[in-house]
Amino acid sequence: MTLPTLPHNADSHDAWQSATGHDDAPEVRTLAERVFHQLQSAIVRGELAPGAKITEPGLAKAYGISRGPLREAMRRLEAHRLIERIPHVGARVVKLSMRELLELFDLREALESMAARLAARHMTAPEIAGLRDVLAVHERQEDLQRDEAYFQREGDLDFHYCIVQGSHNRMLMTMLCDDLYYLVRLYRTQFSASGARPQRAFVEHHRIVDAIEAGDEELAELLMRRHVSASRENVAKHYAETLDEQSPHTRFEENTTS
Amino acid sequence: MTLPTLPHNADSHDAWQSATGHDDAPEVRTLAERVFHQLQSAIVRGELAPGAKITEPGLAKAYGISRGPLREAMRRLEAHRLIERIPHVGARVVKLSMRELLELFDLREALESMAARLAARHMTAPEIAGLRDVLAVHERQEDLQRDEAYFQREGDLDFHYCIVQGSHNRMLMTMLCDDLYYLVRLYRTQFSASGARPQRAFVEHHRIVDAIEAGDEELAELLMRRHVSASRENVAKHYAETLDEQSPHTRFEENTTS
DNA sequence: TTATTCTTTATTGTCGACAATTACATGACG
DNA sequence: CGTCATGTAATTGTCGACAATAAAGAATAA
Repeated sequence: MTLPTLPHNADSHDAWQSATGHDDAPEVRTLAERVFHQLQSAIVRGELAPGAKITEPGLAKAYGISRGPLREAMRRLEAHRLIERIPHVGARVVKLSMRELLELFDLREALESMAARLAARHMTAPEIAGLRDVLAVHERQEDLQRDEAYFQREGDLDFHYCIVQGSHNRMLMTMLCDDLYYLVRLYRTQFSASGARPQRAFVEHHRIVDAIEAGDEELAELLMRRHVSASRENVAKHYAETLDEQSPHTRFEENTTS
Repeated sequence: MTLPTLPHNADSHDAWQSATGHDDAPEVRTLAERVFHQLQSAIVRGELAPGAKITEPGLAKAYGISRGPLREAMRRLEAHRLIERIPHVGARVVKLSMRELLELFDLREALESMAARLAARHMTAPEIAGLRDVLAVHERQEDLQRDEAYFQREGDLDFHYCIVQGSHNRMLMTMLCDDLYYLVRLYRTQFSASGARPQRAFVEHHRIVDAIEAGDEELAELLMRRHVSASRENVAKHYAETLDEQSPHTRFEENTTS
C-alpha cells in the first residue's frame, strides 16, 4: 500500500464541505468536483502531508472512484498550485519554500491593498455592518480561547475574505479567494503557524474598516498594505533560521513526513 | 455537424506552437498538453469565436484524439479562464464583458506596478540590456509598418513580459504571464483592439526602463501604475458606447459570431 | 566491489464504451 | 392559441482495459 496519510474516513463525504466557514458550496454536481473539494480540504488541513507523493490508483481506490474523475480533480488542484505534476512521473503535494512564501506575501500586499481601495469605494452599508460583525465575533472568540490561535488565524482570513468580496471585482475575488488564500492556509499548517501578534492585527483590522467606512480609499489602501507587509515581516523574522532554501528544485523521491 | 469555426487545418499540428513569439515550449510531452496549447492559441487568436460553444466529441474528432485528453485540456483552459463550463451542460469560449475587461486592467495595475518595483530592485545588467533591445526592435518594427498595430500590441506585451520576468518573483510571473496576459490578448482580438496611442506608450516604456536601470523602485512602480492606468482609461473611453453590459450572466444558447 | 545493462514492475497516458443528465421536439390538453 | 407533458436525441460524466513511459531491481562484466 502506497497510500500516504489517508483522509481519516473515505466514505463520509458529508462532513467535509463547510469545515472552515468560508466555502463556495454549490458545485458538487459531479464526482470530480466533489473529489476536488475533498482533496483541497485534505491538503490545506495537512491531512495530505506537504511533499507527499500522490498516486492515481491509490487515491482512486481510497475515494472509491475511477481514475477519470480523479485525474480531472488533480488537474484542477495543479492549476490552483496545490499539487505539482511531472508528466509520466507523478504528482505530489506542494511544499512551500520560504522564498515562495515571501513571494506569496508580496502578491497579497499588491492585491489586497487594491482590494481595500476598491472596498472603500464600492462597499455598501450592510456589507460594512457584516464586516464589523465578523470582527466582533472574532474578538469574542479570542477572549474565550486566547491560546487556540488556529481558529483566530482562520478568522483573520475571514476578515480579508470580506474585504475582497467588498471590492466587487470578480476577477480579484477568484484570484485571491480561490487561489492564494488556499496557499496561505496551506502555509499555516505546513509551518504550523502559531500566529503571532493577534491583538496588533485586531487593531489594524479595525483601522482598516474605519477607513473603508469613511470612504477614504487612499488610507484604506495604505493601511492594508502596511498590515500585509507587517505580517510578511513577522513571518520572515520568525522563520529567519528556517531559511533552509531547500535546493531550488527539490528532488522527486519519496517523502512521507506526516 | 456542430463544429463552430474550426481551426483552419485540423491535422498540421506542427505549425501551431511558437506563433506569438513568447512561448514556454518545453511541455509537449503528452497529447493533453499539446491540445491545450493548440486550443489556447486558437482561442487567443480568435479562431475559436468568443462565446462559441465547445462540444467534446466535435473537438476530439477535429483534433484526432480521444475525449480523455481533450477533457483534461479543457479543464486547464477553464482554470485559465479561457473557457467557461457548466456541469452537464457544456463549455463555451469566454466572452469578456466591458466590466471584466476593466477589472482585468485593475489587476494589471496592481500586479505590474509591483512587478516594476521588484524589477528595479532585482533586475540584472544583462536583463536590462535585453529589455532595451526589445524596445529597439519594436521601435524599428513600428517604423516599418506603422499601421499594422497588431504586431505592435504583441510587442507591448513582450515589454511587460520582460518586466515581469525581471521581478524574479515566480508566482507573479506565472500569474501574469500564464493567466492574465492570455486574457489581454483575447481581449485584443475580441474587441479588435486597434491599439491607440503607440508613440505615447513608447516613451512611457522608455521612462520605465530608465527608472528600473536607475534602481529607483518608487519611480518605476509609479510610472508603471500610470502606464497601465492610462491604458485602461484609453480603453474605457474608446469603448464608452460599447458598454452594453450584456446581461450579467449571458444566456447559454448557441452563438456563432465568427 | 562497483558500474553498467537488461528485465521487471508499477504508474501514467490514452482509448472506446456505457450510464446519466440535459436540451429539444413533438404532441396532447386546457 | 398557449402551456404543459412526454419521448427522443445529443452531450456530458464515469468506468474499465490497453499501451507507453519511467523507475526500481537483478544479473553480468570489469
